[in-house]
Amino acid sequence: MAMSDADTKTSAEKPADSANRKPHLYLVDGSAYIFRAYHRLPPLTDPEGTPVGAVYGYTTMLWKLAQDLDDADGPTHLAVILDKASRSFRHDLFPEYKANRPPPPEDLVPQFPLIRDATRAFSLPCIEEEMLEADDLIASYARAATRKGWDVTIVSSDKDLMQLVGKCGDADDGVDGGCVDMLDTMKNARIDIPEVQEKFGVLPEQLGDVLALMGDSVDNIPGVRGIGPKTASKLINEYGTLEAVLTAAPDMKKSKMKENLIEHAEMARLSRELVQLKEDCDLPMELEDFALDGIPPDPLAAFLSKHGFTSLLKRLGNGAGSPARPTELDPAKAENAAADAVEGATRQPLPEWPKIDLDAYECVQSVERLDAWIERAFAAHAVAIDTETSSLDAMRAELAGVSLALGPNDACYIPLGHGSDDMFAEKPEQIALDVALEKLKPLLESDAVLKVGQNIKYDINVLARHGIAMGPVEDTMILSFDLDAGRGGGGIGQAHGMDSLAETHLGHTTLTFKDICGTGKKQIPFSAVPLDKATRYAAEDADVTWRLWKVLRQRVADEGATRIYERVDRPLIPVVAGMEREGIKVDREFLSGLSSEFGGQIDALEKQIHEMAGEPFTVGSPKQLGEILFDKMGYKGGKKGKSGQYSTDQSVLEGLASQGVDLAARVLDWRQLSKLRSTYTEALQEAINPRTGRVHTSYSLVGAQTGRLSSTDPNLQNIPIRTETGRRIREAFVAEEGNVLLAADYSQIELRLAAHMADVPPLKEAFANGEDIHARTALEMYGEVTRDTRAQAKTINFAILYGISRWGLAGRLGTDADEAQGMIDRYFERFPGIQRYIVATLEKVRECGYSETLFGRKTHFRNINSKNQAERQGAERAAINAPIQGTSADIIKRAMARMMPALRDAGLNDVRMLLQVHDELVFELPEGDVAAASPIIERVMAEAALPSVTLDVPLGIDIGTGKSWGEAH
DNA sequence: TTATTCACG
DNA sequence: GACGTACGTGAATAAG
Repeated sequence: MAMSDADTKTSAEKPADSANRKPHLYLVDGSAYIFRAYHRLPPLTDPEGTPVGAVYGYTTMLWKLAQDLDDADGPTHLAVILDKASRSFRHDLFPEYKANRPPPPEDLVPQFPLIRDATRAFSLPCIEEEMLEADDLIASYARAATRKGWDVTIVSSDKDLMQLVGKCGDADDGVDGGCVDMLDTMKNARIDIPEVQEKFGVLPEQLGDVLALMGDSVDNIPGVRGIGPKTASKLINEYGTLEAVLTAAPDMKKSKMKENLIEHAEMARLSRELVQLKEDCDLPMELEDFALDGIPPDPLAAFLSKHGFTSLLKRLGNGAGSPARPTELDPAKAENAAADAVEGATRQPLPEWPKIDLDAYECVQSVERLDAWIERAFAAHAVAIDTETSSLDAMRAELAGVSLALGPNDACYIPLGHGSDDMFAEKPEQIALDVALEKLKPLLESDAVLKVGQNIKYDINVLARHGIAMGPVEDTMILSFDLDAGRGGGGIGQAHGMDSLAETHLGHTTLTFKDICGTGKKQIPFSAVPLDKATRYAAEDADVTWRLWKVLRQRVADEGATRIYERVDRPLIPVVAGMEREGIKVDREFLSGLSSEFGGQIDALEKQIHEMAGEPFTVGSPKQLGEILFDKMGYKGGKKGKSGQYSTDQSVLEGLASQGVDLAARVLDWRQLSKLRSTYTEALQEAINPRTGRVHTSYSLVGAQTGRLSSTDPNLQNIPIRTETGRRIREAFVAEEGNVLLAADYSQIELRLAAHMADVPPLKEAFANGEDIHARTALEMYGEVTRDTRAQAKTINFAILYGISRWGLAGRLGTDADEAQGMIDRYFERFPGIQRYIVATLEKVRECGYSETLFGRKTHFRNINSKNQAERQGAERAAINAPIQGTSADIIKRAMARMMPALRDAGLNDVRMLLQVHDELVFELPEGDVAAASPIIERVMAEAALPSVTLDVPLGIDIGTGKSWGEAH
């Protein structure tokens, strides 16, 4: 029996061939799964408020397995194996076994019993035994099954279980032995012998020895000190077995490793016993009892319904007739809908929605039908909208059509620019662009109707170019970001994209743009897509957006994200949209002049470099450069990274240059100039919009996990300033005739916030008195301020903001780790608040999984409890930094949202805000307005935290003006 | 596509 | 001497 989207067959309809298949047992490692699901999925709660995120993940996994039933490789038998929460025989071997494992997170605990409920709901057997761990039961069942000639798949990614991969039954009784493999459902990857070899460098049967040598900090398996996976696998490969390694140890050449091997030999043997899987457990249930004989839908439906897993429930297809269209809204009810829409979604569990039906959408091709949709949208007081265009650049895109959604499957597409590309013999029937927009304008501008979009800033800007000032708006992408920043996991940048949101929150796979328009050379513009296809794609997007809005809006209310969403991020949407539309003037001739100048110097340098190297090569190739410097010319200091390539980055080349290697110095110059030319002087010219003559960046409001904005196409947040040559590029950013640019930046805002948040009285005092903060730090730490101590103090101050490590600091200061540690100790001694802040922040993040800014913005850290030390420490440093960087981002965002109204109130209507560079705002304004505008800009920025947060330190603002951005600094 | 390098706060 | 060495970004380039 298989479950599909369409229906659920009963066991009577079971396909005949599956009965005759070679038995294939799936053993699901349930306990391990839910820990992973917990960290990967949003913290959903069911209608009763019980956390069910991990249970949901578990349920979808079982669902997928059940769907594979008819596959040649799918299960014929299946059992879930769980850890019984108690001691195992390993504790008798080693009392400390698993001793330092942290308790499970609070909101995971109530989910454990639900895992059993879920398993029962699927009518699947669930095995757990006192004194045995799930791994041992799995090993024992795997052996029993393979001996009978069954194939076995272990559903897990636990490395201990990888010992079993490839094991085959001994083919006794004339039966062909079955084999074992593993399935990682999260990565959707099969793990067989090659995968184990790739991960550990040894065969599965040798894995136990490797694991014993390397130990495991999470399970508290001691292993041998100083030996990790790399060394362990090397040793096992060299000597074959653990015993052989230990025997050979006394004859190895003198090293720390030899000593450790000798000293910890017994620990290694103990570890070997601990990682050994017990394959001869008594089996509480017979293998035959695991036979899958169809999954009765009723208990499953009851379970899904109880926990509000509505999308799965729909897919179960319980046959209830669902109307493709809702009936017209009752006008009396519509009266209240505005309030509901503004309040955001329902307070009750979400209504049961029909599954997405691409055939339910309407293609609107007449004015009458458009009028009908507009009327209903007014009545609904909320509409999801999506514009389809010819480009990702809102400032250049041509409108192809608009889609609207008013409810589940209640969506339409209004084609407006199709067929203009010669793809059709004749243009399809569609409403004229200007007529349609004229009709839509009152709706899109109505204060009484919320416009909901996925990245709606884009649609705002496209429509703004057609004279429509869309508002008020909501954005599902930003809702998702404010709830789940940092939880995106694998996919970078796409974490809050519609496709992945639809997948996670609606269990729905959307049509992708690629599906519709193709990719690469074969890609066609959206306006060339036939209307039936275009309608399905475009209206689906609006439908999905509408549903996501309901789901996410509810969560925002439940999870305390309202403050950051309503007070910081949502108000910013139209503001940033406006900044993007303004753009900034760039002097093309100036840039082109710089380009030629740089080009000449680059050519000259290249000649010199080739001469010094004695051969021509590609200077821009780190690979070739490394080979020239370290292989051919034999300079010392070549370090190869994991790719086996020499590093030739700035620090390496500077090291060589300081030893008098001219070649390195020339390459550094070459790199600087060619970077400046390709990234800035060349690319910026191309970025000038031919229509406006200005450069329009695109800001992402979900680009940085800490809540900062990011800037792309082009990135205007990394225009050079640190070097004199680079700084010249800023001269190209200019004001229009009669205007000037005004740059206002927060001075030392992150240090000020650190002083406030960590409560450091001497630093707060220094800021209050307007002192030089690094000098004050030097005074506190060394008792005197010299150029040297101030420079060191400055380095340490920044190190603190980034989450300090003695090695990192040592590298920056050019000392060794011990000395750096001494300085850190002294810093903490002088500023104990900083240490308390770090400890408290980490404690909170370890427990909750996220950090928070002063304004309640959450950033999640999935790796904070990782057993990989490097990963974990990276997460710790990021977690220390995020509240500070994030609070700074919140503050400038608040300033931005208030800026234009404040200027307007003062009668300054010609001041335009153009750019944001994290702690700086750039304005363009008539020269005559500078005196009046400066104090307002300064006040809005300085008071941006108020009234929500009152800081113990003042926020200092520096303001400069000039004809160019360079001059304004 | 991935790795490397380097521009910014 | 296991990982890798300060946080957060985006873009260009070489090379697989």
